[in-house]
This record gives sequence, structure tokens and C-alpha cells, in this order.
Amino acid sequence: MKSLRIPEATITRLSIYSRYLEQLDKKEIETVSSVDIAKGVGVSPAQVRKDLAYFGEFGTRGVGYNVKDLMRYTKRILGINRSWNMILVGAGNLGTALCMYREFRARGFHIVGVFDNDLSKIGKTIDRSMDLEVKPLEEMGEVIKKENVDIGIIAVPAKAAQEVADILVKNGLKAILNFAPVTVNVPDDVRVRTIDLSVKLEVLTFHLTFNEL
Amino acid sequence: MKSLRIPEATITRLSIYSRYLEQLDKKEIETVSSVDIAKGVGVSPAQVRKDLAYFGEFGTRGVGYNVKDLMRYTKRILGINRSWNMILVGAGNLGTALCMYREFRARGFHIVGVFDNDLSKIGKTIDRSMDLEVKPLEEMGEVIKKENVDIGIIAVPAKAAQEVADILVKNGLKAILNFAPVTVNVPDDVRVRTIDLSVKLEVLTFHLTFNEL
DNA sequence: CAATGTGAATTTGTTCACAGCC
DNA sequence: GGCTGTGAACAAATTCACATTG
Repeated sequence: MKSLRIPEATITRLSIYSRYLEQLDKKEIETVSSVDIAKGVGVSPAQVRKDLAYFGEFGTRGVGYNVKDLMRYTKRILGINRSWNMILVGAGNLGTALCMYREFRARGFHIVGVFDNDLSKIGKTIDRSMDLEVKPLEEMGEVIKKENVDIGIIAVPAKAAQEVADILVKNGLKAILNFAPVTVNVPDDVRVRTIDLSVKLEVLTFHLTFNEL
Repeated sequence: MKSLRIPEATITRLSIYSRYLEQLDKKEIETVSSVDIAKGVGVSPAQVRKDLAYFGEFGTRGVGYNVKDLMRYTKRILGINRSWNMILVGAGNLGTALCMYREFRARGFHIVGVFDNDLSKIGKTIDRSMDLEVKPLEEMGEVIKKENVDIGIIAVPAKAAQEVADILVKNGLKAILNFAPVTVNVPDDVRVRTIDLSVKLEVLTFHLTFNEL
């Protein structure tokens, strides 16, 4: 067990291993080797072992890893051995879709508040089954406190993103998932991860255009 | 101008620079330095210059870069000096949101077909303004040919993703954007990029849990 | 003896620092 | 003088290869 700085790529892969282990567990597979995991998620076996080695020794030499145990360990490391409450700002198409996205709930992520300053949207019910109603941004602080929210999601247009980020920060959130295609600035103790859908498409068109392997 | 293998991170950043340049251009800013760009998107100035250097010499020493020109160059490099047609499989919440997502169109990406095998969805109109109607997967080949489609988007649940990927490949697509939280296997000449929303959240919870800077 | 865990080797990516040029 | 472009230095991440162990 080392305690060096851990590459972000390692964390990303850990999340992928974690879900792969969940799949294996559902199929009632009990033991898995680094080679199996590697094949399953498309990385090298050495990579799998190195990634895990940052956090401890989870396997048995000559045997492999116990699926259930390793699944628990990875979830613990990722901090998802519990559930997390999130709020979402921006009740447009993307925001609405994210509210309904079942995968989030399956992994323990719950959207407990939706905010938008568009008067035509306030008061509307987004997800009937979850009793989610769009509220004005002023009510954000209240919800964050009451529902113990740790994560904010930005799903507004680019030009409003920075302003929303500022509000999220002012309300004490330390983790932001940003879907606006723009770089948002936050203090050092706040983490932002941006998911920029167009960027991913442009990586594809780059490769379609420059047809090297 | 070198012709080494280009890091994926460079391409990703190029896409980000490109959009930042668009912003500057809208503000009628004519010249920009690597320091300006770096500040604007949150990387180092040397990084900006190195990234651009993979593709040519676009600046003027002592001056900087011409915004309009560099914007055009980056778009050309990324292959977005033209528009691209895409099809989408999976008319659920996420699929619907992606169809309505205006940012795609703004960057020249057009969804020209939506497919789903769920009988309750077939025939429904997704985007009235675009005249998009959900069709069964069998009609995919037809649309791909007729509309000159190059990119396929997977927005179905994890368990159906591989099957859908196989169909996209069989229909000749070489680029796939996958939103299913699972690794899909495709032949070497097909590019897949996966956008896994939960993975990004788990990177955040990792950091929230291990509170090292 | 099969598969982990890990130091060492290698590859890849980033930053530095400065020569070159407008 | 100021900012680009780039080789060289550095840092980070990945792969290799093998000693270790149940």
C-alpha cells in the first residue's frame, strides 16, 4: 500500500472496474483474475493490478480476487458505499433527462432538488415518481441544508454556467458536475468535472478525418 | 510541423480551444496569445503552443494568433469545417434530450434518425421542429445511406449496448458515441468514445471522501 | 503453479527555457 | 520587446518481467 498521488485515470478505471464487478456478481461469479477484468473493460492486466495496488492488496496469489469483496473495496474507495444527494440547476431538456436517468439512482446518486430561474418552468413537476418540482435558485440554500446535499449539477447554457457555479460555491458545495460546454472557475477546494458532449464528438470527427488507425 | 502520434488529450483540448476562440470571435476580439487562451480554458500557455505545434505554425512571434484564422484552423483539424449527420439509438429520456440538445447543431452535428425497438415508442415524434420520428432498428441501414450518416449514438440501457453497437458496425458506421455505462467491443477500425455519467460522479465522490486537495 | 504485487524499464505527456522572429 | 515555436529536461503513467506466495 503506497500513498502517492493517485492518477485521475486510475480513479476513472476504478469506477469502471467497480461496475464490471457488479455485473459479475449479478451473474454469481465468485472469483476473477486481473486478466478477466482487463478483458472485460479493455485495459491491460498489469494496469488493473497497478490501479488496485494504490489502495491495498485485495487479491490472493495463484487465485485472483473475490468478486464480492473487491466490489465492496472499490465502492468504499470511490466513496459509494453510501448514497449521495445532489441538486440540479437547469430544467431544460438535458436537466430533465438527468433527473429521470435511472443509472444515477442505481449507483446511489439522488437528485433531491431542481432549480431554474425561468418563470415558465418554476413550479413544474419534473419527475412525478420522485415528487421533484422546479424551484427558483433562491431556494437552493434551504434544500442543500435540509437534504444534506454535497454535489451540484450544472445543466444550463454556457453563458449562465459561471454564474450558476458561483452560486453553488456560495452555498457551500465542494463538488460540481458541469454539463455546460465552457470552463468554469471555482476556488481550489471545489472540484469540478465537466462533461462536454460536443468535445467527445469532435474527438470522433478528428479521427474520421485523419484516418490514421 | 511534426507528424508524430497525437495525444488524445491534445485533441480534446483543441476542441476546447476551438470553442473558446468562437467566444472570442463573437466578442470581436481579433488577436489572442497562448497566455490568454491558457487562462481562458485552464491549461498552461506552453501546453497551448505545444498542442498547436502538432499541426503547424499558426501564430506570429511577438504578436500572437489571429482569432478568426486560428478558429478556422482548429475547426479544420477537428474535421468540423463541415457538418456531420448522426443517428441515435434509444428514444428514452437521455436519447430524447440529446435530440433536442441545441449545442450539437450549433457545432454542426445533426441527428437525422432516431431508432428504438420499443413498440410503444415507434412512430412517436421526438423533435417536432426537426421532424424526427422514432423508427424501428431495421430501417437504420436505409437512413444511414440516404442521409450520409457517419456517427452513431448509443443511448440504450447497458445490457442492450453491445447488441446495438454490433448493429451500428454492421451498418458501416466507423464512429460511435456511447452513453451506456459499459465497455462495448468493436473492430479496430471503429472508434468508440464512451460518456459515462456515473463515472464522472464517482471521481467527484472519491475526492469528497479522500479529502486531499 | 497460477496469479498477485511491485520495482525497474519504457513510453507518453507536460513543462521549461530560450533561440528565433516579427 | 514580446510572444511563438521547439529541443531538451522533467514528470507521469503504463508496461514489463519476475520474485513471491497461497
